[in-house]
Amino acid sequence: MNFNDKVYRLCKLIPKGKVSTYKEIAKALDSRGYRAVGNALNKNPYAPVVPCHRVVSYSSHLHGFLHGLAAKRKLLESEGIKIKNNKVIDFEKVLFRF
DNA sequence: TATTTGACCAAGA
DNA sequence: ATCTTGGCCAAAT
Repeated sequence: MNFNDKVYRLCKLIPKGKVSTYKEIAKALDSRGYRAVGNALNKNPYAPVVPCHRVVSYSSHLHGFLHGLAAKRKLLESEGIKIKNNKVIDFEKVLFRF
């Protein structure tokens, strides 16, 4: 099982209406490679399969998404997550820990 | 094999 | 508030 595959698997585990962070994912993988997590998602060979839009930075700030942050915000809001200035509101409430 | 890169994080200037 | 630096890890080149 590759590191990336684990990342993708965890991403798919994030329930609708919740978000997670690179750090949390890395921690769930017994690694401190939160950076590698972002790197993995950046490649994202499983483009539509993996809901990578539910992953934000630790400060709840949205970072580069495939279709642009605007589309992301819309998508997240449709799941019940509020976004303001590319940041997640009530971040701690919607944060999903593994 | 070695170096660079990145959707990161924290701390300092 | 913005920019830089150092540290972290895996994948890509």
